[in-house]
Amino acid sequence: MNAIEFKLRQIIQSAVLTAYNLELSFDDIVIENPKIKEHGDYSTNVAMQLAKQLKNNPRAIASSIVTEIEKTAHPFDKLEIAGAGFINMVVKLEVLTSIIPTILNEDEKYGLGQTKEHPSFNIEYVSANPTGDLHPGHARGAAIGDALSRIMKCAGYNVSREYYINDAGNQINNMAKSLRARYLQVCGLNEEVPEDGYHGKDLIDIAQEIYDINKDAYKDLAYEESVALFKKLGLEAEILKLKKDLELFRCEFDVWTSEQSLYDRGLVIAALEKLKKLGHTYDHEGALFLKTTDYGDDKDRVLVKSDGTYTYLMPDIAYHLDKKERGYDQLVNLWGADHHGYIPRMKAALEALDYKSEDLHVDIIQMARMIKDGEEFKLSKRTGKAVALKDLIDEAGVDAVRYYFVSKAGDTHMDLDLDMATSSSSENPVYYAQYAHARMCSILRVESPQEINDYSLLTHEKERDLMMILADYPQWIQNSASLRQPHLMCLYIHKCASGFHSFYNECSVLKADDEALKLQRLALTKAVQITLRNALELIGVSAPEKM
RNA sequence: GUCCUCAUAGCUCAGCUGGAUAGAGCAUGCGCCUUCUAAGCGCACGGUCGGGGGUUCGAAUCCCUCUGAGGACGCCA
Repeated sequence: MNAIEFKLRQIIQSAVLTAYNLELSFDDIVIENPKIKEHGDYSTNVAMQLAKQLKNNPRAIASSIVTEIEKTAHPFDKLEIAGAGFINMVVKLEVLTSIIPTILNEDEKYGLGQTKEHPSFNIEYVSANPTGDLHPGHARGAAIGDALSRIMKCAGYNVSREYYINDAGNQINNMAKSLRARYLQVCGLNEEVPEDGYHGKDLIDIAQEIYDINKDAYKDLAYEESVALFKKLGLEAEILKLKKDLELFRCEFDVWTSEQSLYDRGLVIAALEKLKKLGHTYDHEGALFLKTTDYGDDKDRVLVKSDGTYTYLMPDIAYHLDKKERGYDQLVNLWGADHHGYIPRMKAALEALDYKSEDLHVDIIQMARMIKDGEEFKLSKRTGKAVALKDLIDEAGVDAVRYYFVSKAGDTHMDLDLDMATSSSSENPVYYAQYAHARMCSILRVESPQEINDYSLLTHEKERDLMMILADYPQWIQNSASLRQPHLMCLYIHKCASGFHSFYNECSVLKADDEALKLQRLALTKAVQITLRNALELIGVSAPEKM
């Protein structure tokens, strides 16, 4: 809660205590910003909540609470009982203006929450297979995951960002075979990409690069040797490309974990042995099953196939075990919707390994359906028709793409009109916020704010609105982080920008009626600029000083 | 068939722990630049919150059910 709401809760808490000898916890006191101006700056519904418990009607309770508050030295200009029993509050101006010096002092630190070392969070996101370009579906997860990480860090959480590289398994062999075919094609040989291989253009490019460097040196290798080589070359190229694309998209990771390294370090065998030892596995028709049904899954899952190889699940279990053993308390995974059926078995596996399934949070990122020319545009790395994230960035820019994806909750189905997203930029909502920031900067370029301690002239309705929004910023960060809903930050950004545009239109800063008012508005403008800039930073969108 | 996620304005989406008259953007219509950036502001138009029950002072929000959309149900990854 913000500083003002904190104070209001204290006041209400003590009033209820005096009036009814009842101790309310802070969490039970709801303070809201009414949508309607006449309902004051803040309102609370405590009286209605207490009605049942006190066996009295809400308005009577509200009246007693107001009477108690009025006996004290309170910060209100007006207290009013309305509707079914709301208490509406209009706070004194100095309560609102106190936020300005706070922001100017804290500057880039405004909004930072108290550091919470525990629990520690591991946020795993994107984790796209290194078999082709990132497509817009990944971009949605990338934008949301990165913004969530930034927001949680800012809110004070201990966060580590992680990418799981699936560099072992069949899909990689398919990639290797496909790349090999492409290379041989470049060498002028008549070689077909396997039916179930990857047909994307990106492999042609990589094959060409390999050819440019090595010419046809790898042309006559024996099949096995050749596939192994192209597996290595392909992985190097694909992972490098992934890292570059993600960097371009301003997504950072603290840890990259390779699936292959789990095997190399013996972690897969270790995880398997642990499951066996704890008695959660059994043999059936030559395969080894994990009894996930013991923990709520609808059927048991194969860990080791009858041919002796592992299923995808096995290294993934080892990976999650590894994350827990590296000391993270809470594991957050951002998975595509096509993996949601996978959640029960992963949670079951954690339980089987004596960890709590509640410590694994899988947030599903729904598919982003691409629309082009009014028709759905299917994305497939294999058909080669996919729009790459890089194409999207080239067309629309990182800021616009990130804002677009972060501004919508991850769990809703979403349509992205490629024509719209890549068309004339002024239609894009991100510019609304950036433009507000640029406007502030252009004022602040003309005249710098001075240190003042009197803000008593900021009485305009738009000024009050703006200060309320500014005071609310830390709370939005906390909500956004604890609910793991980064799109709330976009709502805040829009609110903040809108508040400023509106103020800008009605209140002249540099040409204010008198010098004192000008200085106060300059300070307010600086405070908004700081807040908006900080907020944009949290979703990885730039705050330009000129546009 | 079983399970998961969703369904809010013409379109794309918000709606924070249940609150007062459900909000933005785009689209449409009308105003506002001799004044700090008009990528803006103001006003208007537009919704049985998919249908039906229930819970309660009060439901878009919670529960049940039906319908519809997408997804998952492999000894693929």
